[in-house]
Amino acid sequence: MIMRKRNRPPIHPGEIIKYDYLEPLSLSVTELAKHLHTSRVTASNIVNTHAPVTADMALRLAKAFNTSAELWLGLQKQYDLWHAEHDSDEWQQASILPILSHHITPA
Amino acid sequence: MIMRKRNRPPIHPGEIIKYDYLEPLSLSVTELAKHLHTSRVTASNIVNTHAPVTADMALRLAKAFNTSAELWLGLQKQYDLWHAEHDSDEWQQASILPILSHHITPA
DNA sequence: GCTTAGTGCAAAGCATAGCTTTACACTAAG
DNA sequence: CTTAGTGTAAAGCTATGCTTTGCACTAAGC
Repeated sequence: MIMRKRNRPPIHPGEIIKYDYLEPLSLSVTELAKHLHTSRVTASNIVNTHAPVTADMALRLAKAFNTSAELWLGLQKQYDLWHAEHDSDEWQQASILPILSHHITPA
Repeated sequence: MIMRKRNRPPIHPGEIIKYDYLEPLSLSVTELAKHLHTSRVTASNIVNTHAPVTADMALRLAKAFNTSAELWLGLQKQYDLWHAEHDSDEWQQASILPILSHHITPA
């Protein structure tokens, strides 16, 4: 499987919601919140990429937009991965080496 | 894309670690923990499916086992989704309906 | 037998995440 | 001006994810 390394942050699921669903459907954030049975603040935070799409929320989005929950959580996963790799303490990751066959600690 | 609904919980990434990596490599949980620069308890919890593979941990596993972080986080994602769908308050999800074209609240 | 390495698991502490309600200031439309 | 919608902040709450410590168990070595 070809895996090209991203040099830019993957899109946040909130952007998809905004541009691919809310705008075409001329659906407001407030209406979205009601539909998802969540608070307006939470809906707004997701749409504005300030809050993540959790597994639970992915299921709700899937029902609301008749899509798959995998889609939404997959987008979030890519987003999380990228930021975990870039925003965090990089020294930590750098110090992890591949485990080879000679992993046994030589006494 | 064919999407078959699972009737059983997806495998936890910890099981993959255990059977596909630790055992073949005869690598101990303690050694794994050291390699990942995490505590033995955390490593044990993951291997025994009691703790999730986070984005950060997925990156470490990827480095250690020379795999992709997407693999590990993807497994976790499937696991989370399934449990969010089954373990939780199902009434909540059931009440969410597809947003149709006539989403405008009729006054 | 005894010791040593490894194990799972529980407990406690701590920081962060994710959600809630409330509130405020802003825009756009009637 | 009023009304609906908005973004964002603040505070509170619960749940997560990680840590260290501790304990009881197993298996392997002598």
